[in-house]
Amino acid sequence: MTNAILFSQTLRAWMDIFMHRSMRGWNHFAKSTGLSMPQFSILMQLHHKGPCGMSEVSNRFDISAAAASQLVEKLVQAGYLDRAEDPTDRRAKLLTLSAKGEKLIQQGTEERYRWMDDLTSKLSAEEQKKVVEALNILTKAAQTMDAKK
Amino acid sequence: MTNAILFSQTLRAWMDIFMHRSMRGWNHFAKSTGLSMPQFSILMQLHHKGPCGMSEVSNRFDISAAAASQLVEKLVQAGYLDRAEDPTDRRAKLLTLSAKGEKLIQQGTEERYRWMDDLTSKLSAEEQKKVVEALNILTKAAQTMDAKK
DNA sequence: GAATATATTTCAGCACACTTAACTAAAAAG
DNA sequence: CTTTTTAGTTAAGTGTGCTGAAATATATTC
Repeated sequence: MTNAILFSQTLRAWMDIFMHRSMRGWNHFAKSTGLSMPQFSILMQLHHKGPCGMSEVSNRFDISAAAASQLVEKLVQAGYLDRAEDPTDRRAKLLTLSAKGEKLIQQGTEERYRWMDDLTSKLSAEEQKKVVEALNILTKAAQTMDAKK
Repeated sequence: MTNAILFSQTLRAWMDIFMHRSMRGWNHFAKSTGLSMPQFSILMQLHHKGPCGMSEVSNRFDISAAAASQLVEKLVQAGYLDRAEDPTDRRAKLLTLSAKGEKLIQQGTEERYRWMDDLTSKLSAEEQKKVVEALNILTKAAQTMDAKK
């Protein structure tokens, strides 16, 4: 019982810190690129889940098809996104990150990663090893969880 | 060398998944409460760093004092924030989360936590132990890092 | 093949975040 | 005590995200 509570507290403490950090980081980064957060989020989402159609964008962000279309239009104009016709359904579009878009996200990740890197560089070798192991466990669990849906 | 690369990959993989998840989660939650993301972020920030003045809000979010004032005004109107006069400087205001605001953030954290809880509940006891240990290491490191600034 | 459904775009209009500029009031500096 | 700096508010105007409605083009259904 005490273990479960400890576990829960640990999780919360870490999530609190980490989320706050990373959200502020992304916000700042998006602003520095001249993109709005909604625009940036679409790039992030495409990076994370791979190419998709318009309707999927509007679904995932809970916005109307019109809104999705307009946001994507701007990203295409800016050269971050490629919008091609879906060969299997000529009504639908296929959205993919362009090289420029991919680069942007990677750069953002890089900066965010640096904070974690700073953080972990101060740990002992043994601590680092433990952290790696734990994060691997979590990552795998998250992936299998996502895969099931 | 291989170790460092492995470490870096592990960190990235986890951050990628975790950030995507939590950002989408907060976005969705904020929307469900009727608050905009900028408004919500201010509440988050107050929760995370404690009470502060107007100028600090505008600094932390890189927005003008006017913008901060307007956002805070809405949050005060909605009852999420208390805005009192700073007793030591009558020009300044002291912003604190109200009970309602605190509750909101906690509720959001709760929902976000549930995902991690689902994730970790599938781990073995031994894995859970490792995860707790590692997250404790990271949390402490982050706290001492923040404290130094 | 005609009727209906689906994927997307375009347009008009509203809401909101944000900025600059002008203003009030209190503190600090001289 | 006057001047200047600092903290915050208010107002007018801009840009953007968003929605609903109308339009287009392709796919499905009967």
